[in-house]
Amino acid sequence: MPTDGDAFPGRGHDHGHCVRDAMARAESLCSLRGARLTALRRRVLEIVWSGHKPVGAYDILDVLKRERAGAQPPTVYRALDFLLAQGLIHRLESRNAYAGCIAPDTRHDSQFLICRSCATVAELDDPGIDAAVRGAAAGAGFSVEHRAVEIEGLCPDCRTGGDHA
Amino acid sequence: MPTDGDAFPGRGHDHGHCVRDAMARAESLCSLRGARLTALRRRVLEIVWSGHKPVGAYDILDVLKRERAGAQPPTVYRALDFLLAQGLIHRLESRNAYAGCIAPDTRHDSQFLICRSCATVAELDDPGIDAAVRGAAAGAGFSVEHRAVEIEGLCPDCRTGGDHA
DNA sequence: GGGGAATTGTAATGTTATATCATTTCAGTC
DNA sequence: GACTGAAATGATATAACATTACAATTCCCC
Ligand SMILES: [Zn+2]
Ligand SMILES: [Zn+2]
Ligand SMILES: [Zn+2]
Ligand SMILES: [Zn+2]
Repeated sequence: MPTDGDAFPGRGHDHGHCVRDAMARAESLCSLRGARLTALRRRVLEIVWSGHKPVGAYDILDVLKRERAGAQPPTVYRALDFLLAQGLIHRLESRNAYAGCIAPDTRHDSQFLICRSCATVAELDDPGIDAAVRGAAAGAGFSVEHRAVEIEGLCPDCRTGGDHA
Repeated sequence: MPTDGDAFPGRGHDHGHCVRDAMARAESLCSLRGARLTALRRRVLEIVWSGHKPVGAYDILDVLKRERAGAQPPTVYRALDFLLAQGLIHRLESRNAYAGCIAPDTRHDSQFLICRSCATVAELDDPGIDAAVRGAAAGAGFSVEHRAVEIEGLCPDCRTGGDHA
């Protein structure tokens, strides 16, 4: 009965659909909030969503530089700051990298499963983890503001297929 | 009935005792394992244990430079790698910094409560969090190798005392 | 189309971490 | 007590990640 197994995207899924969906949600959310999803910010979001692997700021910069003369680190970090503030992406602390949020409508700190072999990331919103964390913090007299839960290991594909680096 | 509240060190505790205890355990463990806790590594461990706040690699380097001419980044990072490998310290991913382990005898991934105001860190080993994480990962078909759980918020002291920056 | 805020451009710098090769130290051996 | 190979450290350079500061531009609202 367990084995939901839909947390990871799956090797041959229609990723174009992931991207279109993410972009459409972003447009709609920003429009609703009166936030300006400019061409630059939209493009950075697309780059983050180019796959289900964390993307580093300088990876984004490399892509941007091919498209806009004079892109610099602040160009990227400002766009990332906006996307983080709007909850459209998450920062993966253990990787110094960023990944698209799969449920940007409501603000949350998710949990992340990150594959050591292929880097694919699954975003979870597990109420059990959340409750356990809140309980432990309360027991210590600690008031929680932000949670970073990042689990490294092997994704379903890489467990079975061997370590296809 | 809850409120264990002993996770955080407490403002006026005997920190000399913390340090002496940590160093004695480190000596004993390394001796047992045939690992060489050299003068440099011992000193770096002491610096990490100078308080209950995360210490950055370059903070350590600053201290070392006053004591040894020619200390350089690799000097610090090699010592940190050794201490991490021996389980004597933990790396806090969300801070790019390091903290002494309170239970180095057995290898583990702890959970960390980090105060936004005073930076004090409490290390937890909460079986509930652990079980929740393992359960969620299993449900996704993911095999866990390393867990990073870092919770930011306000420690008991800073909640009551107001934000004494 | 003018004023003011938000966004982007541009240059420099700060912070964290690793690669590479030379040298020293140390335990075990002869 | 010198010899030797492995571990540890010294030393230089560079990579990777992120921020500060100020100028120029764009955009919204009037
Ligand atoms: Zn996809
Ligand atoms: Zn994988
Ligand atoms: Zn203490
Ligand atoms: Zn505090």
